[in-house]
Amino acid sequence: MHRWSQLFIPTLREAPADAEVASHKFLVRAGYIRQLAAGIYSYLFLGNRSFNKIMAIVREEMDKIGQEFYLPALHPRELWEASGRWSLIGENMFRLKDRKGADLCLGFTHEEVMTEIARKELRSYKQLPQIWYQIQTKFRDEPRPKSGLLRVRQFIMKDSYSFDIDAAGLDASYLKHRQAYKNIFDRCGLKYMVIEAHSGAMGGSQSEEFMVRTPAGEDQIVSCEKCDYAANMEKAISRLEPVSDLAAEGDGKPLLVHTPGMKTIEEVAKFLGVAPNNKIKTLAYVMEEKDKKSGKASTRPVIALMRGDHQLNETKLLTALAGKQTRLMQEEEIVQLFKSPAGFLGPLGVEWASNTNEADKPILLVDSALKGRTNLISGANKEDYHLKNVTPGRDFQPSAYADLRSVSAGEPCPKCGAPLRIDTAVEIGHIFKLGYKYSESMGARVLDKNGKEVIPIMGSYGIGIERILTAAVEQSNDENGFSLPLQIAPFDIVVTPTNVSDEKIRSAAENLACRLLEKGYDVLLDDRDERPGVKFKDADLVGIPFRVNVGKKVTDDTVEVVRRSTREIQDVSIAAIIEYFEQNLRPAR
RNA sequence: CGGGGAGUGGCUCAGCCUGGUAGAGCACCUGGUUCGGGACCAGGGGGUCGGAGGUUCAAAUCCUCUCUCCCCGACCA
Repeated sequence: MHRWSQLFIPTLREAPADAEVASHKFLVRAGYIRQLAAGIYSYLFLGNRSFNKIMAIVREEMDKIGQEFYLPALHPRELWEASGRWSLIGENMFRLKDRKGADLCLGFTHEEVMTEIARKELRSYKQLPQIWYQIQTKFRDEPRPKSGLLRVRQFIMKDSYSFDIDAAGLDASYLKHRQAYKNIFDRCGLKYMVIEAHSGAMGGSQSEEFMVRTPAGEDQIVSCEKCDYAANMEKAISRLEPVSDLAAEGDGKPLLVHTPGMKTIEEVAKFLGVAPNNKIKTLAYVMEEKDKKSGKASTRPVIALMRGDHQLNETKLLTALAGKQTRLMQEEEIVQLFKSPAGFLGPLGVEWASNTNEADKPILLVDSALKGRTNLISGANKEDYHLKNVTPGRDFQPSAYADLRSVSAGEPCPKCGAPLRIDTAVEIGHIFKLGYKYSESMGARVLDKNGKEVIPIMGSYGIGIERILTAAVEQSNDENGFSLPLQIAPFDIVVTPTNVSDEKIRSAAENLACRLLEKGYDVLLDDRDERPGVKFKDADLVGIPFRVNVGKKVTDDTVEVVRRSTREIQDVSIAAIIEYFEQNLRPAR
């Protein structure tokens, strides 16, 4: 029997001054966690119990599709050099040296270790498919840990990796995970969304994220108010409302107009009496490339054209450039390329690469929203001048058209046309088809049916354990604390005798708690010699879903059952209490 | 890394401007009265004022350096 009086549950009346988001404040106040350093937390009794319940659910569902491993947290440098990520990851990786001076790192993730095992051990297609998972600590030296457990430097992650002989196999492994994840998050009692995700510049064909809406989140997600369309900002698209082109002026060819001092889209549009969507926005970036052989760094201009009222999404730009990093162009570089100061830039008068692979010439990427438009206004590459009658494809040739635009709230859903909404959310899980990235670079090979050597195809799938608890708290808090879903709460029921010095009350509570315990419920008996108000406040704070108040009504053989989530109070006779929970609690577990 | 804020008892904070050797509330310990939504009375314990250096007869307070934490931004396989 867990007796509150003997336990360490350090609840606080006030939140620590440095806590900002609800889950951080309440998890500290409720005695679940304590901070040790920036982004590093100790999990105390209640927190640990909750995490154990979450991990038990994850294990049960993962065991249906895969096998659990336990892997090292310390990795040798060589392992990470094999995949190329020792230098790629940079400062986000915790690195250390052993006594001999050899370089090690703390496990940032486990693709490398898993692939190393696969490389050494997998020989034949007959051994495939494999799904291996682990629930372990990851270390990331985040530049800015924040929001309590939401962004930390040490955290528990369930990650799994699938190895298949071909793409069809990967599809199957991916779908197995998708289903397992739904089972897990459903059982954890979370309201979540599955959204299309940007799969990263490093290959990967399909990717979805499991997101929980909360203002505490760091990600922006786009979803449809009517249908099931949902995607993250880097991936989201929308239908465009039709816009009207301007009529051609003069002979219809690009026409120079004087626009003194008009630099912004708004200024020019207003000055010329046109809508911003008739304007071309010209954004200048620089792509920095390294020659693979010589190692020499070189730069190459990348110009992105957007509709005047649209925003460029830099991740989409990155995708359009096959993962090559860009930075904004400096003023001197702009003048060098365009012979004009910023504010009057446009696509005419510069010789562009005919496609994105053609070297040496600047790349001109044009957002798809400009495709088919005519008689637009662009900068003239001449101070204080713009051009009218600019028509893409006629007056200039893009290197490529691409989707570069960030979706805005209210735009029509690409599937059904209903308005899209944008919310902040927390990512609790991510599944994606990795492809051959690690198996190829690290040299994993198996023989297929024909005795031919093939590279196994991989998938990678993660769940943030702490984020499940955090998201649950974010979803269910009120002014008194939070209310955890039954499945992940540290206890099912707290039994609260209102006065332990009243022998009748004390023994009735004791008795009742024992009976519930025997039935297999997780029961916490609040046997502290405290006033009722203190106990009620604490019980509300720590989020246990059910509370049984044992008070004066014991003389009538009656107790009260209080549901934390709804505040609903019900009198139940002591004789019927087991029956009550068998009906109201058991089915939810 | 850029910008902003904060380090004073376990927690929340006052004191700092204008130097004189540390306070409040909560928490904790003892005794008593209480006992259905964070009780009351009496007594008590606990702080090298983040650290180092400097100025001064004297530094929580002024100056310099440094460490840590939080927030915004950048970043985020």
